[in-house]
Amino acid sequence: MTAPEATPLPTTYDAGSTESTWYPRWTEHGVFTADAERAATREPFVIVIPPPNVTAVLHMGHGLNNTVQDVLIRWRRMAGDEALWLPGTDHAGIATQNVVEKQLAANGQTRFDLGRGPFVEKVAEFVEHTGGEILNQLKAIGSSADWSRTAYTFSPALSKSVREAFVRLHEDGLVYKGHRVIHWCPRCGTSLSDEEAEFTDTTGKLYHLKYTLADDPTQSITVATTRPETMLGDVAVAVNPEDERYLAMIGQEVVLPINGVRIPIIADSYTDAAFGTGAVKITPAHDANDFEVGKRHGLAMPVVIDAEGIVRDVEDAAGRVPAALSGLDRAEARTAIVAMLEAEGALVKIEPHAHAVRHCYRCDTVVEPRLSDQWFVRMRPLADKALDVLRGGQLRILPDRWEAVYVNWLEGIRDWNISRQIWWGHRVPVWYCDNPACAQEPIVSRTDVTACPSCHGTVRQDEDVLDTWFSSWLWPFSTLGWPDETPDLKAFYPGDVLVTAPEILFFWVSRMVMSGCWFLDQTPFHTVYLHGTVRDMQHKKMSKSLGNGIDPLDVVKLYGADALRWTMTAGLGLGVDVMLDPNDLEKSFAPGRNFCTKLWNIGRFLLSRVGTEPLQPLSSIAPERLTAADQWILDRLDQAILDCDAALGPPRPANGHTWTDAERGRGLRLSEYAEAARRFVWNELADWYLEALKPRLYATEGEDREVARTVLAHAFDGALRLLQPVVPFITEALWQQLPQTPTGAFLAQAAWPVARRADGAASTGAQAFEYARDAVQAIRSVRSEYNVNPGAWVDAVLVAPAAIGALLDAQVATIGSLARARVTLAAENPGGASAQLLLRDGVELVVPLAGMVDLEKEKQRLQVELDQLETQLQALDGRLANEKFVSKAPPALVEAERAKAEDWRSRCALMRAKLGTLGA
RNA sequence: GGGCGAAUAGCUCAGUUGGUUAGAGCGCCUGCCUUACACGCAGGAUGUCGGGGGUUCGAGUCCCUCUUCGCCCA
Repeated sequence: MTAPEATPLPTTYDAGSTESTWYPRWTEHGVFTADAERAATREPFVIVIPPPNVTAVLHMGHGLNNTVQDVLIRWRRMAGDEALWLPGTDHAGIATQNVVEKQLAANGQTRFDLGRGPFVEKVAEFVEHTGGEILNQLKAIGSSADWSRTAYTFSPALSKSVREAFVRLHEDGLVYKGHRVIHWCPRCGTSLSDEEAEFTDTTGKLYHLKYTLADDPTQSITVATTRPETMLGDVAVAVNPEDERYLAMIGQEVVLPINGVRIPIIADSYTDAAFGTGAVKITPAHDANDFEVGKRHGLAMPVVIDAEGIVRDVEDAAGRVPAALSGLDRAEARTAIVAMLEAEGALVKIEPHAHAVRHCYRCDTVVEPRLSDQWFVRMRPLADKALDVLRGGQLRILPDRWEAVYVNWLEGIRDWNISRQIWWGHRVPVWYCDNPACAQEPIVSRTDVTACPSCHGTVRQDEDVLDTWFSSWLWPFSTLGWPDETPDLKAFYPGDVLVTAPEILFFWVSRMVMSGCWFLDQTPFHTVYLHGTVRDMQHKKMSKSLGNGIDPLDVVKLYGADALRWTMTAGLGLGVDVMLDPNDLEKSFAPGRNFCTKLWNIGRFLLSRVGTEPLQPLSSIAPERLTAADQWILDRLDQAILDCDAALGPPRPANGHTWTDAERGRGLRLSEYAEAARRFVWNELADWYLEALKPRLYATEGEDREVARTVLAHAFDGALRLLQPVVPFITEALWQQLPQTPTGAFLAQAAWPVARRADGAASTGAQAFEYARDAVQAIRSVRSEYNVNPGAWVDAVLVAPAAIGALLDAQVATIGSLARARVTLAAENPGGASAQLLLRDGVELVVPLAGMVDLEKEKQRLQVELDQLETQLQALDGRLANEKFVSKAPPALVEAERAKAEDWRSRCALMRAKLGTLGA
């Protein structure tokens, strides 16, 4: 909204007031709102947010993740797509339940004191009051999500999707109830999926236990185990059938120490003869591998550790747990059992042993393998589809090395345990008839079941809830109304890019691809962009527990949201970790703040010069009225646009559905994009064009001043458009001040710039300006070398071949004012005591510095330069003299090398001549 | 134990099918408060591209090997 008469901009950029001014205006005007109807005539571009936990507090990882998404969505919004960034939160079953349970614990209560209904109500209330705050925090960093569509994995709408998915998979024969050993967190009191039980490398102990043969007490077999406490539940000792050491023992029985139970020695190829003693104890109820062995051999499966991790006779274990051990915690039990084994002489030795122990990803408790009944999804058919879309090119992952990880995981996929024994979450939609005499099978239903369809008696719903990820994996379409055929689903599925961290490639990304392919027959996005991790200077991942985190809101307060976004974007090589110093915010975020200050000052100066009077459109200006500098900056803008486009795009496969090999690895180079835009506005527009333009702008009137105003305003407008996705606030504030900005328009939805010349070739004027820049830099270099007073003017002679001289003729004044030099052109080198430099294409610079030139220094510099070039020329000549090079290298290359050699030869000659005149 | 990746300027990293004198940002050094900006301007220094071997007319780039580090999976 352009003020009719622009008020002078404050001398320093005020991020806080700019942010609080423009964010509400954007949202009030629906700038971020996507429309399904408009998507009929425009390309939709859809990103769904990785929903943060509803109770989460914004940290730098969110800052990075959401900045990337916002840059992409703002880019595509300007490029004319119907851009939808769909926000929301995850109910985060175990994590949220844990938070509330902790609150209860502070009052000495557990969830069982409240009971299921009241507890769930309490959690819902907690979420209602304190949840979702993170979404407001995302607004503070400028996130342009469509807040009108904010979703929540536990909302009624998404709960409907979850039930639909469960029931449909059941109908497809892919959901089943299984009895097997799963990962169990004794603290959270629930099962976990393979992915949720994370490995931690630990130096533990390997216990060697001696089991005596039942029929011959003089003989024994020694087993090695890391978990001696499970020996109470041992049902066999397994050896490898190939292992000759134990052949004679197979089929015999040993007596367990402590409880005296007799168990057989069996042969099973699962046993690795090289590990430990080559004999392993088999505890089917407490180890997943042992469970498989137990099943193969039809062994009993006594359970000796309960759900709380307490050692006792839980199931089929009568007589196995001595009274002295019953009731002990598993850790205490280990100590006690080891002591008892030692007393019995059954403990052979203990050796240190490095191995990986599984921990609960929510509370870090050591996971207990446990035999129980759980719901599973048979993943093989889903995984095959997810592999197909990657291999077929409908899906790509950047950086592409993650594709191998994805493929590897999907090829070895295992069934997914989706039931959790907690209360906060979607309850498994299965009902059982209460009447034991009724033959009714369990009822799997989309709607609540209130009575048994067979006997009309009462029913009860399955006690378990579903894994949080069972709702998250539907996110790309559950948020759009699936299973209903809504206009949104039609318009915005499938989406485009998924932006996240590699840590959840398996938890979430792969599963979304599987669900999308299974339920809607299309990958939910064509690109997965895996960004790095935010780390501190010791390369440690930032985390609350390590105390090395940075609060993004602190950064916003101190440096502004744009500065934060700049640091996140400019530092983001593809897949590269972002290093930040939590002890020195200045070091990490000053570059962003400095860039904003620079941009602000460019804008301030430029706007004060351009003024507010209407401009002639650039298209109405005859090309011959453009100066060399004008043509140069317009060329540079074209190049910047091409560079930004190349760094960011392509936004989608050119043919709409499948990546070609050439396209597949391209784009999403955010740091290259930011650098290209920065270079243009700072190093080209500000450092050169503005400086060259000053004399023309200080003119009070005239046609040329009008041309200058137009080109300048156009170039800055282009820069602001290129930068808007990265630094949306400051660019919007400046853009609103440009005279050509239409009233009521927003930069946030203005058109992405298009290069005037798509070939990026330099115009004649631009070439002239390049020669001028060369000359200026050379003069400055000489001045610096001879410590010429910065305020003093020097003489400078440019010796140029006729063609270049003609170009330079019009640049003399510009060169002079930029280098503080009285510049003249000459055809011949005047010689004399002067500093001399060789520029490009035979142009020479002669700076007569009466009484100041150090001849020795000049000679030395020339000699060094000459030596270097001669060495290189020698190598080049050698290459050209090599018959094999000339015959085998591409002709164009050989030609280019020949030309180069000639150029260098003449440069060398020129330098030798100069040395001669200096009296060398 | 299996797999993947990385090693390039003091730091963080580019370097796209092998082919200009290997680049950028930050940092560093020198000089400047030049009427937009010292959160700035101008000038400058910096690399046996981890070690070794090989393929090639030509290797930072391809192959082998060693070393170090990181990640994923069991």
